[in-house]
Amino acid sequence: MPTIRDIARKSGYSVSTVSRVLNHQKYVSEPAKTAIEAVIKQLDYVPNSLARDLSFGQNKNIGVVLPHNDHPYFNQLLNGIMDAAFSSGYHVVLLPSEYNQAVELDYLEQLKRKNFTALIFTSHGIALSVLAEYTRYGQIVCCEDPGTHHISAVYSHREPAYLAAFKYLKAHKAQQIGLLLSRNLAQSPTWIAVTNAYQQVFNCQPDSELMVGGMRSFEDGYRAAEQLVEKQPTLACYFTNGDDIAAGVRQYHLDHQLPTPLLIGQEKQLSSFLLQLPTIDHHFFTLGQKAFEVALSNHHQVCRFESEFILP
Amino acid sequence: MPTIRDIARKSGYSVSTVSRVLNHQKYVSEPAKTAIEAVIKQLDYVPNSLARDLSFGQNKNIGVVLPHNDHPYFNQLLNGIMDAAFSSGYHVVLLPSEYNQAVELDYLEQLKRKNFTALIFTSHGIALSVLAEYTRYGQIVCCEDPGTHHISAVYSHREPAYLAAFKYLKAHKAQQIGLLLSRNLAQSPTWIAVTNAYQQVFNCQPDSELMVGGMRSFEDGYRAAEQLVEKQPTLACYFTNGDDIAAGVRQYHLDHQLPTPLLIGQEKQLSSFLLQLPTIDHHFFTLGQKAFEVALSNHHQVCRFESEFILP
DNA sequence: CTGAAAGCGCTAACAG
DNA sequence: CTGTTAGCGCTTTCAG
Repeated sequence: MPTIRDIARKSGYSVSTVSRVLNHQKYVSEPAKTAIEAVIKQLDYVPNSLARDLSFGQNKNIGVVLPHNDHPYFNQLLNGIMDAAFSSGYHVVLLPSEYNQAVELDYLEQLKRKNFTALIFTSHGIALSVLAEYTRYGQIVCCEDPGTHHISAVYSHREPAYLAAFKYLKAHKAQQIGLLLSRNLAQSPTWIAVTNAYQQVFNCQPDSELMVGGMRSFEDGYRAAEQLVEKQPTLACYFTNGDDIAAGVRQYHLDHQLPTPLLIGQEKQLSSFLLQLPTIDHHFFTLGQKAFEVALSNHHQVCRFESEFILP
Repeated sequence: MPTIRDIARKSGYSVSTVSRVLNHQKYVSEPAKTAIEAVIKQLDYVPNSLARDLSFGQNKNIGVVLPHNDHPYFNQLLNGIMDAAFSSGYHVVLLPSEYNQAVELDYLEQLKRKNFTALIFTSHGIALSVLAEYTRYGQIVCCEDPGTHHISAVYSHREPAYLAAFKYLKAHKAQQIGLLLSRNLAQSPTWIAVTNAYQQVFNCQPDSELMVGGMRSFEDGYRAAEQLVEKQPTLACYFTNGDDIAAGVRQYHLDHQLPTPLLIGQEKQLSSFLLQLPTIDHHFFTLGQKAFEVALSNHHQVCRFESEFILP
């Protein structure tokens, strides 16, 4: 592989002049430029990114930590991030975590080693206070309300949409509501927001017997319905964390000659459109794009988007 | 940020000795090691990856080119790659292509610039001969039969499973078969393999009126069924490129009071299990793991796996 | 077991 | 407009 020095030597110019034409800088004479470009082409030269990155002090990678990739939340967020990254010539490095704190800490250490320019946590097992400590080594963005922690964040404000959804269910005379949610941690922000909204609308805590966590797909929804109907044969209403999950529930009811239940999806996937379900749009794609933008900026900032309850 | 020099100075040892303890090499006295580690801890030092990579001549990133990420083929393959990469301390860089040849060429150029150690093409728009030219700059792995091209490959041999599937349909007295496939290019290897198998079993070309490409999801299947049934109201059998797609077709039939059609899925997703559909397992996760392994190896190799037709 | 010194390939003052 | 030179921070011979 030829180096910039080879180009300099062979073209009769210095490395700095070569560097200038490489980076399309001003102050290069036409003849110099022409001669150097000819040699570059002739020697099939391309600059070495590793050297460039070292010299510049950072590379063009941004790490995206995500627990897994089979829920639309992560997919849509990731797509938004990739879209923005692609436009800016940055690379997205996928960092799987499974919510493992040791793994997440290791990613933070890698940020410190300058393996990435910035880190986006789509979700996390580790404490926000730990993330905050590492912001000195590079921009860190999380995708939830950071509260009092000094961390940049891009997230959607869900409560109002949840409230609207439960009001809708109440207006439709829902008696018992199956709650199909994401993480199994009762402490997750989503879980809390949902139960709060439920509380406000129905003036009571949701029945924990009717709550199921860990929902990711059509199949999960199918199984959860099976499980809940066994406990509560008259169950006819579900609040779910994804349109596909809702579709799975519906399928279970269809397959077992039960009346189609009242359903609410989330993520505004195509299935809610096809099946004419109410859904909640958290704008994850947009969120992802914004998260990337914040990741590249140097100052602390918090952006909140509003979730939307959408009728079919 | 302290550098290795700071550690050397403060500990009273030389940079090379510090480097040795950093890399757990032999030939370091106990006292030296202890003293140096103390200073490292005290100064909160971590080595800079950019410098390390330049010195070593390569980084620990492998690029994965994929057209999009909403088909299980790519998801499962990617999961396999990530699983293997994670175990070896490598990073996976996501490279979206949309089958755009200019974009793919740019990724190859980035390989040349040493932005990645290796490149895996899960699919590609660019010619295999072009990929072959770039193998001189780093390992390149493709996920299909490379034919006579000198490119490492990891792929599944699909024809026998396709044959078995069509024989199954024939045995079940299928008259007309809707063919729901992936890419719209009639030239794609999959498309060719499917029509070949069809040809062998039925002694005729599949009806192009009943072929639809670009299938990625449940919804796509739903829509395709709608479209095909319009053309051919008696259509009662579908060969699909994914279990979810098959599930979508089934849903359409259910929603329109049509008898449940004879279906064949692919990818062995959970939906085929739940809906008791025959499916084809191409072992994509395993393929992904192997593709990564080959990407790290230095010699040319081609690994073929066998797809399996699976009855419910 | 330890250290000096020469790179890795590029960028960016700074002096002409 | 062009060239010299000093880094960026680490690894790795090669002598001690």
